[in-house]
Amino acid sequence: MFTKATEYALRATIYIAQKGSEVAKLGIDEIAVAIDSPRSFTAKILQLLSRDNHIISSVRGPNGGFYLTEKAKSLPISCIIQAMGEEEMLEKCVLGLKQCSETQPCPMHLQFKPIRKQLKDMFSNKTIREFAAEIKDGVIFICNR
Amino acid sequence: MFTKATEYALRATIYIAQKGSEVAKLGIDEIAVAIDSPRSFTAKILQLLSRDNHIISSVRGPNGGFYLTEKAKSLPISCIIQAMGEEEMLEKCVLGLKQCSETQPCPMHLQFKPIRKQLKDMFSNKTIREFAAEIKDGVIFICNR
DNA sequence: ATAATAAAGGATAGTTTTGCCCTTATTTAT
DNA sequence: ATAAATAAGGGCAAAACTATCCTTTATTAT
Repeated sequence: MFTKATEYALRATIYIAQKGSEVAKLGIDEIAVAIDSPRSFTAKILQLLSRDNHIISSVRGPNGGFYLTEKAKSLPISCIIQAMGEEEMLEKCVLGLKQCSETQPCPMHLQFKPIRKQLKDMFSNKTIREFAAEIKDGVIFICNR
Repeated sequence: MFTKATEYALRATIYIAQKGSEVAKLGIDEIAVAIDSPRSFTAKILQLLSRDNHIISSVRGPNGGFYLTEKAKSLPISCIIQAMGEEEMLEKCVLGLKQCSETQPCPMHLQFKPIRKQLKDMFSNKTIREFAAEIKDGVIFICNR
């Protein structure tokens, strides 16, 4: 569904939103272990999400690390998908046809239409905070510890 | 959603099912132009679908080409996805977590569950014939000619 | 000030996917 | 039989994606 990079981006962001805060930032080592992702690759992704997209906040030096502001936690999950450059996934024709549209639909267009809508709703109506919160509610998990 | 290879596989198969027959086989050149795909790459894919998976039939030599038997047209679209090795797409955790399951769901698991079901239904309940047929019914298209 | 810590950034390597070319094998038509 | 047509198949190149390593910069604590 998503690339590895986007999967790591989603996992890392949700994990940081849940476990971190401005006064308890999380280091890249902890994050990578927790979400089971390659350390340096994940670092690059977090860099992108903080430098270019301001979804994640970061501070260097001792006691530095990553965290999300309360404002950032209110962003919809689709922001992360967008930041990773995969927003077209939610628009693209299932068969990859450029010309596919409402007026010139591919054979799967109609069938897929309601599914696409639900996908879009799921990603744009739910915030990072909401997905992070679910982890705390007992059963739901995201990490290794 | 799918890889390029699978997109081409789906487009080519649906196109062949619609335009070809045992007595009017389609050549790789026509197919590639019609579905707007790279010729040789598409040839490899058709080879895979015919040699290993018996979804497409092929004959060499003059008047040779590709076609689908009536039996093959009755196969569900999921057969093509499976043949291309992407069947896990319909099972995999959205966040790519190996441990994600009903009893240990990731934060997106519950939200995504009904969507996954609809995707699975769409691909396993509709046949190649049905998708090919829709093309003929006026509006719906798949090709460049 | 200095040293230690942790992210930022650059370079590069490995892997997979996508795409192309050329030769070979098979079938048909003459 | 021979030639022509057409898929099969091998090899390789380009691009994208994934991953690692090392150096630099910023921050904090002493």
